[in-house]
Order: sequence, then C-alpha cells, then structure tokens
Amino acid sequence: MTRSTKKAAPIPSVWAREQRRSDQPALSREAIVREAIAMLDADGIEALSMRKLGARLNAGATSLYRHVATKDELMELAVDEVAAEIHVPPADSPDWRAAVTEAAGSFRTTALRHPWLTLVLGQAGLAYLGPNYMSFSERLAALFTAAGFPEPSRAIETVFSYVMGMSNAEAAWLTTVARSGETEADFIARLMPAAQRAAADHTHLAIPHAEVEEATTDPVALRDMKFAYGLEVVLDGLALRLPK
Amino acid sequence: MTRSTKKAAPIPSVWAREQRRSDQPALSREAIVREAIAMLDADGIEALSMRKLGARLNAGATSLYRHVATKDELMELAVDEVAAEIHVPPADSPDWRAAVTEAAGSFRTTALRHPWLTLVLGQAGLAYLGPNYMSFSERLAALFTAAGFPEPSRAIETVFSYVMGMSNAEAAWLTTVARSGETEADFIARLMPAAQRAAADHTHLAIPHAEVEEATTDPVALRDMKFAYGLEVVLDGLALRLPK
DNA sequence: CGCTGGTTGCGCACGCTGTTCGCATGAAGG
DNA sequence: CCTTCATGCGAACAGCGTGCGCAACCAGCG
Repeated sequence: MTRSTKKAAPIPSVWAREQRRSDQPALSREAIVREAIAMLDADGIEALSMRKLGARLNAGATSLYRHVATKDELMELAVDEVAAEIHVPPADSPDWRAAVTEAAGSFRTTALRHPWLTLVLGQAGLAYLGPNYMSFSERLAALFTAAGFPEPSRAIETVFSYVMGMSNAEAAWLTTVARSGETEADFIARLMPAAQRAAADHTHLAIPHAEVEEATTDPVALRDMKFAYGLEVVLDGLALRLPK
Repeated sequence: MTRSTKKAAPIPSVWAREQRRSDQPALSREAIVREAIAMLDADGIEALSMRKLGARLNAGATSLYRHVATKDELMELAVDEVAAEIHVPPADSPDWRAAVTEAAGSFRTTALRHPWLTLVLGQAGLAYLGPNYMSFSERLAALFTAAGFPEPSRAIETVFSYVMGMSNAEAAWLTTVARSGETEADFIARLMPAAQRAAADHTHLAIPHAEVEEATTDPVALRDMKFAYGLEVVLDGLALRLPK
C-alpha cells in the first residue's frame, strides 16, 4: 500500500491534500498491459474492467486512458504481448513436419495458458497487426515456404484453422472447469452420469469405456493425444500436396 | 405501434391507465428468441441488450425475464434455434466424403449467416445440450460411424475443429466488413495498399498477384475456394485412416 | 529564484448494461 | 363475486466504458 487514497475529506480543502507519491514506477503502458494480462489469466475475460485494473495499479480507472486509447486497444496490446510467447522453429529446420508440429503445439499451450486469447482473436478478425503477431505470421510463412509448398498461405490457413478451432474449444472447456473450482478429473467424474444419460437416447453418441476411463484419470494426456491426432491428420493431407 | 407506452403521466391516476392489449401474440419464449436472432444477425453481438430487445417486442426489458431466466440462457436458446438450420446428410449416403463436405458446408453457411454463432459457441464450451445441437452431433456421429471410422469421435473432432476455426475467422472478417459499410471487394481494395506496405518488411508475407486480383473481383468465390481446399486436406488425411 | 507550459493522475458525471423486487393488471376457476 | 395465478413493468441497484476539466507535478527558461 504505497499510496493511501482514502476519500477522507469530502470538503475540498487545500490542507487535507494527498501528496503525489512518485515512489513506484507510476503508470506506464507496459505495466498496464502486464497487469491486464495477469487479471485476464487469473479471472477470465469478463472479470477485467478498467476500474478493477486501475485499482490493482493503485490508480484511478480513468488514469489508464492517458496510456491507452480504449479498452479494445488494451486488448489488442495484450494479444500482441502474448503472441511473443509462441515459438516457431526457424525455416531451415530439417524436418518440416516436426517444425510445424512444434509451432502448432506452442500456439496451443499459449492459448491454454491465456484462455482469453482465442476469444479476442476471433472477435476482431484480421485487425491485429501488432509486431509480435506479424513476426509470428512471417515465421510461419517462412517455414511453409521452405517446406516447399507452392501456395504456403493455403497450407497455413488450413493448419491454423484446425489449431485455432481445437485450442478455442479446449480453452473454453478449461474455463468452464476452472469456474467449477474442481480439478478437471473430478469435474468430468461428476458430469459423466448426466452425459451418459443425455447420450442414452442418441445411439451413436455413446462414449467408449476406455475413453471414460482415461478422461477421469489423465484428462490432460487425453487432450494432448486428441490434439496430436487431428494435427497428424491435417499434416498427412498437406503432405500429399507437396511436390515430390 | 399496437401499444403506445408513453410515460405521459408521472402521477399515478386510475383514469390515465393503459389498457392491457391482448391483440398481438403477447410475449413468448419463441417470439423472444426469434427477435433476438434477428437483432443479432442485423447488428452484431454487442448490439443486443435486454432493453432494446424488449423495446422491439413492445415490452419492457424486465418482462422478458418471465420467459427467460437470464441473457446467457437466451443466447443458448438462440444458438440451439440456429443449430436447426445445419443440414447433415443421412448416414446411409453412398459417398461419405460428399456427405461430410455437405455437412461442413452447411455449418459454414449457417455460421456466416449468423456471425455471432461461433463466438457464443466458443465462449461456453460444451455446455450446450440443446435438442437441436444434440441431434446435429448425433447425425454427425452416425455419418462417421457409417463411413467406417473405428473411432468416429476423433475424426469428428478433427474436421469440426477445422470447420469451426475457419468459419470463426470468416465470420469475424465479415463482421469487420459489415461495420465498414462497404462491399467486401471495395473494403479489400481500400485496405490493400496498407496491407502491402505492412508486408513489405516481411519477405515471406507477400501476396501473390493472382490472389489480389481475385480478392478484389470475387472475394466470395475466393473464400469458398479456401474453405474447400482446407476441407479436402483434412478429408484426405482422414481417408488414410479408414480401414481398407 | 520564479514562471510557464506540458504531462500525468483523477473525481465527477453521463448513459448504458443485466438483473431483482414488489406492485398492478387481467384471466381463470370456484 | 371472490380468490388465485400468471404476466407485464416501473423503479432501483451495482457495475460498466469513457469524456471532461481541474489539480499536481516536472522541465526548461528567464
């Protein structure tokens, strides 16, 4: 509590005036974005408000607007900041499939670490031209070009759509789990009876016993496997289109 | 204007009392959901508020809560209503690839007709157990099972993730275009110089001339082609996993 | 040293949101 | 006619993003 901003005196008095404390780093765009990301990660996308964010920075809500034009702009900054965490192997990697798998996995783990990422990305389309996001795109393009694809952007859109769709669904699921306050396995175990009952009328929706087993013991591994499976499918399909 | 709800008299007078008009279908869950979908389609997801929705139905905002528990529930109802528009061919179709292509295309056109669909779907994970959505899942499962996939849910998740990711990106793009008030081709033509300039520093992001040409003349066909391309890739990859 | 101009923080206020509560109305059943 | 019940809704609450104008500070200059 470096600054005690009690509202104390409702009467405007020169004497009872708070001193401007210039001890801490004050307010900066970097600090604001960093704290916003922390709040988004911790409490989800709808828990972030300019007022709460200001409070966490020992500042008033409207002070933020000196460094950030609008809340939407703040979200764009947060997205671009987080985009820096995505690792894309260099274009001269010997094995393009391994390299793409690495990039896709890196995007996924980033999206799961920041479950709001895909939501914000989906809401604003291609309006994100932040430097980190552009360099991410650039590296992807280099990778697919080096792999020998005649139309790399087609291949990129295909694999990226899959990765995005899967990550988005997983992030939404993890958000639901987090809100329940239980572990993923416990949450699944609790919901399973209801799911079985709902699937009872629909012949083809039955869940195999083995999957129920794994979902309640190691749900993380199950999700990892599902993601890897679909990615292999997409890469197999793409490999067919590589000129020999 | 069947009911003129002027606030007229601030003094509660028995004489100046509005007659309860029971001429129109009044208020019903169906009517509310239908009108909500209309508003969502017309003005986007953030333009829908309970007050505006009530006004469109010649009703007060809080009256809606007699038929709908909360706004989130209303969105779930809207999603399920719209899910009925998705067409999935019967399981005994002779050509499974054609059938899946049809289903995927139907999902995409539905998602583009209601650009808020993927947003809502992504925000709430698997919490959607509406009857229409379940029957959609059931039909998909039947289709992939009949096609001969040993683990149909793997295949479904793969192709659905792709379709979802692609549709979401397209819907976001179309929303941006719609907000500009221009046609898609005009919008692209206007943004192209900026895009070229932004890509100038990034060697691998150059956009082929042919694509620029088509994007500014027939953007719809270009998007159709991109979607079809990626879908073929995924289906090729899946076909490799079909037991011969 | 004093003055001045620009930057930064912020209290206030506006219009909007989802939702709760309690009351008033009309229809239905006895 | 009286009672019960479902329905509509006005008022109110807490919260939101954000524009405005003032107060406090810092840098540079005379």
